Amino acid sequence: MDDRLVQTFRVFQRTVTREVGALQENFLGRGRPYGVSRLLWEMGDGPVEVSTLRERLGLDAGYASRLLKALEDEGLVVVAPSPDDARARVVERTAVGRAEAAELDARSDETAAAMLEHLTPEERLEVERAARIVTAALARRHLTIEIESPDSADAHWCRDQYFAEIDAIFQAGYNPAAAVSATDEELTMPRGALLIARLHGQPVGCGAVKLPPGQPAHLKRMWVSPAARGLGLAGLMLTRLESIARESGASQVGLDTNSALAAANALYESRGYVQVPRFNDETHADRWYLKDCDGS
Amino acid sequence: MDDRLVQTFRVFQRTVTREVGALQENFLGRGRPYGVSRLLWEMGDGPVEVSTLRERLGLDAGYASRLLKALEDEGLVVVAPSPDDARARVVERTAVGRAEAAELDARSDETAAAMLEHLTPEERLEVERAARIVTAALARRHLTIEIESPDSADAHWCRDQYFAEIDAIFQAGYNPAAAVSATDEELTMPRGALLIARLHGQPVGCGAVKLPPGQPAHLKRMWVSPAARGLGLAGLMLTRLESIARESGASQVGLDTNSALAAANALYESRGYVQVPRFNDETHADRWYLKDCDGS
DNA sequence: GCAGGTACTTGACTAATGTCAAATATATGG
DNA sequence: CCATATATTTGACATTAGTCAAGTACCTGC
Repeated sequence: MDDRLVQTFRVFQRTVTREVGALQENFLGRGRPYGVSRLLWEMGDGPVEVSTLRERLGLDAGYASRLLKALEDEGLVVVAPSPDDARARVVERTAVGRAEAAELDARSDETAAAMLEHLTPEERLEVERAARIVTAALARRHLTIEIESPDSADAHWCRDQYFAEIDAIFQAGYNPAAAVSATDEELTMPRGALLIARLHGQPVGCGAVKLPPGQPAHLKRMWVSPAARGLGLAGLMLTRLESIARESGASQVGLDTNSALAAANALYESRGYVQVPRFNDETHADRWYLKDCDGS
Repeated sequence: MDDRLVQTFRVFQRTVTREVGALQENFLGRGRPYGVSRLLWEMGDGPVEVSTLRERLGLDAGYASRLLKALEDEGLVVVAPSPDDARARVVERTAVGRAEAAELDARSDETAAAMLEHLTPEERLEVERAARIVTAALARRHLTIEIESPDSADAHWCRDQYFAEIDAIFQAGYNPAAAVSATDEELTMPRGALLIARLHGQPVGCGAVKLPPGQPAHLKRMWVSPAARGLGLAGLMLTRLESIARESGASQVGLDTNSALAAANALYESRGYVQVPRFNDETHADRWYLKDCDGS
């Protein structure tokens, strides 16, 4: 590999470990040992199996058990037997734990902002763009996107997350039964395909395409978990879905969406999708896009 | 500060600490405790006063003493009384220590390369550029550039480093006595100025300008320590020197340089300096540049 | 040469981090 | 129901990281 790139990365690594590392130790040190804070911070809201968490953070079983006990003793999390498997346990932040995690987040943001406050607004924009590129490049190695059966457990999980999220976003809620269909058969080759994206092996996103013969391919269920946003994942899935559509012989790709989903719509437009009049009766949509497979 | 920027930095921080942190622990973990490896790695070649090192890494005196003893017992460094001050001690890597440090560097580069090897060459270029921008932005906070008396200790140190470096680069060596003059008086206002750049308080670069009335300002002694390369420091000093020249009433800025100093010359050209015929009798130069103060 | 300060080492600790194996309770496949 | 595997907890450790104060040798300014 290029010498200059390696040199750049040496300097990058030294600088970044010093800065970001110091920042991290700074905001995670709040009267608690670092390991305990980190666990609370990285746990996320919502229940997680202890084994999952342990694996994600690379902790020894005994050590993790004690760290969790420390958090439990402080009233920051509750640990309960898993409903699926009585051997396993699930952790979840309590209200106090969520508040404490929010405080950690706020401190993190504050110190991160301090790192950048001496920059001019133009420089900040440039740095933001650059940080995105670096982040995406570093994460890419742990990111996989694969065609998967729509009835796999992870596919179900992503679909449920997706439905829950748009149900919360749309004022009128989201009713899958009222939506344009996307059955398991319709999302299985040759009638369509479903992609599942994983980061460090954990499902973090999905995207699907229906391939009705002689008609434009139709994108469905584009979703990226909050845990994986900012990594350019949606763009990667979109590229992949478009190439599936092209290979299946489709000459156009279309989709319906809602103006409330601003980030997604911005992506579509940046990729050459053009807004067209309503072309289906999807009740949750108020925008329709179309793109020619050979590039708009 | 902008929400989106903060969000981008959250993701950046999480990803980068995970990746770079894991990398660091990976390559520094070689049968030795992390702290010991880190000390060996961060020490650099060449003798350092223990107190300097301790301050740079933020170590307690007792702790540092023990870490150094561990390295000494392994035969990786030698600790000797300082020639200047018999209370103080200076450390230096032994040949074995240098070899071990080189091994650590190699492993670091190797793992850094692995982080990027799945990228296309174009993506790598983009990431390299982005990494530079981020690095420079993060380091900027700890970077100061100030006008300083040319007879300060740090000014002498920088000058000596600079002379030693170009003496090593030029085939014929560098002889300050044979060079176009830049005496302490010529580099003191109003006849001229000397900038000293510091990173975390340590001097890491210098740059000077002579301001002969009615003639083009003349840049001298542009030097950046290897420890601070890649942070855009030379560019910052150049901007500062040009504005000093402009304020002093100069309408042009000129400089002499040598084609062996490729990186410096690339900077000058990117900043609008144009190559002109020889305009002084500097024996070490083979290139001359000139730029109008209102922008070439 | 002496007082007060500095650079470092050493001893004595403490807390945090991490590892291993035994023990407990539950799951899974026959 | 049994044998075997899995998820977690607990006890018993070992190592690392870090702090503090006392002690030693030396420097600096008066």
